[in-house]
Amino acid sequence: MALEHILLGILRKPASGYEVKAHFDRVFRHFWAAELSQIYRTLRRLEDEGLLASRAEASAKGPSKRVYQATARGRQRLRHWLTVPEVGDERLTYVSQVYFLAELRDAATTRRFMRALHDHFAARLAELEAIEQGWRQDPRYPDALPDEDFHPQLTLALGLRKLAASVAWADETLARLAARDPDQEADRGDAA
Amino acid sequence: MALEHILLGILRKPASGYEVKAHFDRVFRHFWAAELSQIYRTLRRLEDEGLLASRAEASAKGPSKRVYQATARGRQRLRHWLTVPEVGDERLTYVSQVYFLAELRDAATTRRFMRALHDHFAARLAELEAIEQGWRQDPRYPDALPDEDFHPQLTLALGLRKLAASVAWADETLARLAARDPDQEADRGDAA
DNA sequence: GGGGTCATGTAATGAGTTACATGATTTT
DNA sequence: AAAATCATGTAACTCATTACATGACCCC
Repeated sequence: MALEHILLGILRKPASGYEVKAHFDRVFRHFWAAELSQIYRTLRRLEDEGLLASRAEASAKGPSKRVYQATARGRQRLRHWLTVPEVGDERLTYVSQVYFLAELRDAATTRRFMRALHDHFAARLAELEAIEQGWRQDPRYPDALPDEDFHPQLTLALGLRKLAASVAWADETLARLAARDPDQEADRGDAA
Repeated sequence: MALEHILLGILRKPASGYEVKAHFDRVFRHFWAAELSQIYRTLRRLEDEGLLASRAEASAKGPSKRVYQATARGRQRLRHWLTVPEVGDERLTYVSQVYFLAELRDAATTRRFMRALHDHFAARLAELEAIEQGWRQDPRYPDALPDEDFHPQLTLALGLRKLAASVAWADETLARLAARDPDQEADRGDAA
């Protein structure tokens, strides 16, 4: 169960459920997603199990909030989870789609599909490159960073490599499709 | 809902639930996983919805089986699903682990973690390369393949690229970790 | 007769999403 | 006065896993 451990990781520093959700949307989004409703439920369960502690706290704006933080046992649990990598099966819907794409028997739609995939990967790659640009302001980037920043940087490096691979694959695939179907009508928006 | 559509894709040709499961374990495993119990349930639901039809059939060995096949509406549903790529959020547990790995404050365990990741990616890459070796026997490989094989080959090509990227990242990361922690005790099994 | 594989399912549980409900405070 | 943001939650549902239950047929 990854969500539970990610929460323990985030809550090494105190935060409310709402703030945790913002954290997900900002950084974890790139490799994990979570809805508020589930965050709240998991937070409470973790507190029941003694892995988190909470206190009510006034908010700068809006209603008062419940601020959670990992307990000693919570941090111990986190460290234990970090000892052996969890690489369960990925579930990539779009790969299944590509697998069956011949069923369309329609070169134009196939091409549109692949172009949409390409653009999606390229946009995500651009996002990560922008994040990297920000990090580069730090003269210690990347190998003189302190551990707390170095490890997150590793996840960025992996994302950059994998997305670059995906973009390259999509480019190559579009070229291969064009070679297989020479009399394509281009459909680049600028009409036939 | 990808499982439902993958089932419709597989069942362009008739097969029993058990045979579908074998298909998953052989080819879909690389980008989608499914348990037998869920396959059976989904199969029945799809039949209730008129997207699959089934008939009982004697088996060569073992008890009689229920053989499913996509109906015209089922194939129509499949084709519709193929028109726009579904790229939901990935959930990669190990990336979250890498993100928090500094929490261990233990260079040896961190190194072991990264080496295990490396070996996992390398093993999966080797699997895909073996599959590719088999395909290469076909003189039409890769660009003269008929559409039904060309599209599956595209998924193989993507897997190869992404796994190569992951292996390269793990290699680089191990080197960077070594550079950060010069007096490591190597722990390669051959003692200190 | 025991183990493997073929074959189909049910029940309980867990993980995650979507929809709904409520309300304060701040900005426009 | 309305919209955005801050803030917490419940309920219903869907998707998936794990454990269990059953039984035929084949080979050793």
